[in-house]
Amino acid sequence: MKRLGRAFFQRDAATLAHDLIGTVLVHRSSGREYRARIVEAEAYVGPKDLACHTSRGRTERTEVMFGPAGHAYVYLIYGMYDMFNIVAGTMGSGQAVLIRAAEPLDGWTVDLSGPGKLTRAFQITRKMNGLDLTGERLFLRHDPLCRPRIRKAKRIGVEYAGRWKDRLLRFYDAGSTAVTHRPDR
DNA sequence: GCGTCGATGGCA
DNA sequence: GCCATCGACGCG
Repeated sequence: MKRLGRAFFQRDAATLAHDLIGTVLVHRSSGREYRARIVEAEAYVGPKDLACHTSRGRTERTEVMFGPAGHAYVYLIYGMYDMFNIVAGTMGSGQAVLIRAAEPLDGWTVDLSGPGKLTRAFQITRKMNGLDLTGERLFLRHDPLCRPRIRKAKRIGVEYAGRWKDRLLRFYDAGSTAVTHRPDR
């Protein structure tokens, strides 16, 4: 399986979020390889998007979001959960994709149904903020055999974002039971 | 099977 | 004071 390279990430966040569904996230840690298929992701499309952290300007926290695509943006929420994002778009555009849910592979039995659960199981923490995802530690692979049935929905937990709260910027695989807050069913 | 609520800390 | 969350609890 081929790795996702820089060019894959250098596209607008909505396109990237869509195309990340069905790809495989890989974490190499202490000689082992932990893998899971991404089934849900949200796009945060830049400073104009009131749900996007970069809409409050360039700060120490959001600095990596304004940097090159394909790097990790990891931040703490509610004092206890790390959120894993992938920086998208062109340099300085301030976009990212939040990885919300995945299905474990290789008989790895964990619950990855939610952004906080996913980072906990993958041991993704703020220490990895800014990490290059085209490197050797944490990266993604194409799976040409995977044909997800991709649907769109509203993003979760962004009720404060004015007219941006209802935008269909969440993408998920309709065939997965790991997807959170499903609007259908 | 619901809805409600507390934990817990960084950020603006 | 809020927050891109989760899990425990109380219902009946």
